[in-house]
Amino acid sequence: MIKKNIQRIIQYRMCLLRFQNLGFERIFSYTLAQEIGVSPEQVRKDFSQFHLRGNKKAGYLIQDILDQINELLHKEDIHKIIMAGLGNIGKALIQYKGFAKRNMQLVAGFDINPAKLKKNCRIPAFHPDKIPEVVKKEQVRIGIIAVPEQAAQEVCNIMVDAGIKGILNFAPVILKAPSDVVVQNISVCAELEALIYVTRKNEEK
Amino acid sequence: MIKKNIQRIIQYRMCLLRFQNLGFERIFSYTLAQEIGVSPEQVRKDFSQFHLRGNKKAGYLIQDILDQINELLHKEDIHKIIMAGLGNIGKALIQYKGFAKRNMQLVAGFDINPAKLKKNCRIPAFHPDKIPEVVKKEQVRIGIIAVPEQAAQEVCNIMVDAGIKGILNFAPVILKAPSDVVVQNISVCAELEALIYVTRKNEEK
DNA sequence: TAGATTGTTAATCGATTAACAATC
DNA sequence: TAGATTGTTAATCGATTAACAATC
Repeated sequence: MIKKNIQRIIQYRMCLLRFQNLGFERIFSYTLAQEIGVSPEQVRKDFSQFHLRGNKKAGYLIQDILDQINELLHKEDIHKIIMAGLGNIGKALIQYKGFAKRNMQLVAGFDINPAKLKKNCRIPAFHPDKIPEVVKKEQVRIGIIAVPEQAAQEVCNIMVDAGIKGILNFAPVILKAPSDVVVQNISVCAELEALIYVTRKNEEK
Repeated sequence: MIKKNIQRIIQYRMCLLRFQNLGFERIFSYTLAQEIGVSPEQVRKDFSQFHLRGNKKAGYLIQDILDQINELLHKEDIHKIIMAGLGNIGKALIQYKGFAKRNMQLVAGFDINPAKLKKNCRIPAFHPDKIPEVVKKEQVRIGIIAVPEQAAQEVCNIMVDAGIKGILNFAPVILKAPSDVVVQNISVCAELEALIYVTRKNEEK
């Protein structure tokens, strides 16, 4: 399970970048907290845990905190990612421009029908058999699984054997992977079902 | 914040359906736990909190538990959903077949350029101005935001004013909404950044 | 019956919040 | 200086885990 404090650090970063673009040089825990929707104590606690220091009275120097968060998140490197499944979600992610900005790079797509990916897409597409080859050659650590439910575990196994250490899984299955491989799930359906539940519950009050 | 126990209930449901399809009639907390990756005590505690009862020695009757979870999640109704933003993610979700199976229905898409949605898609597309009209007419409670960052808060405001009570937000911004509106965020980039962080950290060990 | 499993109560753990001293 | 803000320690809260009685 990924700790909540690092997830918030990632949010703080996003928010600090926005404030910096607006011309701010410094920020208070109070302001940042409000923007993210947490308490100022939470911000200070999180910063403290990652040794991000500010100035009493003068708050936090945005550039300074950003530099340190970037180091924490290894933003100095470009992180290569592979993508299994070139259906709706797969293609949408490949077209997404935001990865490059954040120093992440989709290096290849895989599908049992690699022709799904048209030539105009900037990344090459292969059959899943080629995953080990590409992972080794490109030194990839992170993989995205966006294949149909039935194929997800098999693709996961291939990725794990190839040396992938982190998997973002869009398939609606809980994947089995060794403990040194981190699996994170995204399920749009599950999120919607949870939303439906809580909104209905709120109405009852 | 959506409680973790209800998120697990949604996972249990998915898993129970799979076991049922495989021909099982009963299941033990131990089996279900293993499948989801939690402890059997967790399963029993969750079930207990939602008054899902089993049989000592004989475990849980799958059909019975499913019926009750379905009632909890209001699966007897069809839940209408609108979708703002017809870019990569928006279009991918519209093409996704899984919603209908789960009694969820995308009723309309919105974009400042509604022509983005080709005719062959089964749902109508409008300008965001029309959100209030559609929400009222169709009695929609849930909205998805998949517009660019800069437009997200504005679309959120329109949805909230129109009466939307739950929002699934794909834009990389924390939306401001009144406390009776539940906002759930999905950020592929943030998830990948978190994965990169933890996998790097694991390596250091 | 003996063994296995549930369901609940108590204990533990971790994360959030409160309090407050330090200090700019 | 006085006031505001950080950073840390202590207190609280909630969620998970352990223990175990009930019972099929």
